[in-house]
Amino acid sequence: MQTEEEILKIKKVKNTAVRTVVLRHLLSQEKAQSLKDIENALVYTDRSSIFRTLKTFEKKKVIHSIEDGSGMTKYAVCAEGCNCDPKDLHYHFYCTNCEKTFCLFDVTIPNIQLPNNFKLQQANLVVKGLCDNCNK
Amino acid sequence: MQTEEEILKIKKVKNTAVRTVVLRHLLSQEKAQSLKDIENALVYTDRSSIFRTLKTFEKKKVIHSIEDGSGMTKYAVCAEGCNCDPKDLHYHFYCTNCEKTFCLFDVTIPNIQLPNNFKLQQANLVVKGLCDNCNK
DNA sequence: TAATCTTTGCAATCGGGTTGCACCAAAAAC
DNA sequence: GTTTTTGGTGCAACCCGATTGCAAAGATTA
Ligand SMILES: [Mn+2]
Ligand SMILES: [Mn+2]
Ligand SMILES: [Zn+2]
Ligand SMILES: [Zn+2]
Repeated sequence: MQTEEEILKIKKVKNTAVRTVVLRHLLSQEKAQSLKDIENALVYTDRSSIFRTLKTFEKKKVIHSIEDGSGMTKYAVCAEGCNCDPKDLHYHFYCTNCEKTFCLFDVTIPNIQLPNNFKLQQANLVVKGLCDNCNK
Repeated sequence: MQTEEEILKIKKVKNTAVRTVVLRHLLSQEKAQSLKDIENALVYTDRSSIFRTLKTFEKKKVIHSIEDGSGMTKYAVCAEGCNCDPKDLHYHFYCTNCEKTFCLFDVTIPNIQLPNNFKLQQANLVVKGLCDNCNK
């Protein structure tokens, strides 16, 4: 596992106090975090600073965003070597019981066959159901 | 192609003026429509009436909603016989150029393999890229 | 040091979505 | 056929997540 500093260095994002603490928080959570989640966790950091940090991180591919249908965009740290292009595609799982959203890095995505002459760029693939913890 | 009246009858939704015109509009469009889209098209119908109509339609499975990441929920008429359960799953395509979102009914969805003990209930699968019209 | 660029915090704003309420029309009860 | 009940509609207000303008603080460069 890389440290915050290493990740920021690799992704060419200048290290600042807010960025370090936001990234550290994201790394410490198993579920993808919304702006509100982060705001609640980092009570001394302003929402707009967190927001802009997330935008910066996303542009520099430190994190990726997930639209899970909850109405709040969620963010998760990219896997090592991720470039956020089709080869990095993975499902996201939203548990309808515990309401956690997380990346399913270990599930391979079948090749997506598109109609003739369509070009795949990215995808937002959210699978919903019960996670192992809640499916008992 | 079924008429609005037939669809509403089959799905057990009472036919009203607003419902007929909203459904007719949805049927007439090739791309999935946002609340705003419909509002702009039906200038004499109130937004909240359209909104409540969409909610009713969704509950009664006349339409399904799509989170394409644009920030606005889109709606499309369900295919005949659709029950909005896993067997009715299909990809949605969002063209990053013309910004149309639509159902890919003809592309079969590969079986989604989840980790042990996860249970699939639904999914929101949005594929992004260039549609055939824009990929030239 | 002085000038310049970037980051941060605060407050205000935007916009999609949602709701309370009064009115009205259709359906049900009488 | 008239009254009562139920449900749909329009209007205005509101909620809340996201976004932005601006000035202060901090970092970088000349
Ligand atoms: Mn992910
Ligand atoms: Mn669809
Ligand atoms: Zn769960
Ligand atoms: Zn297109």
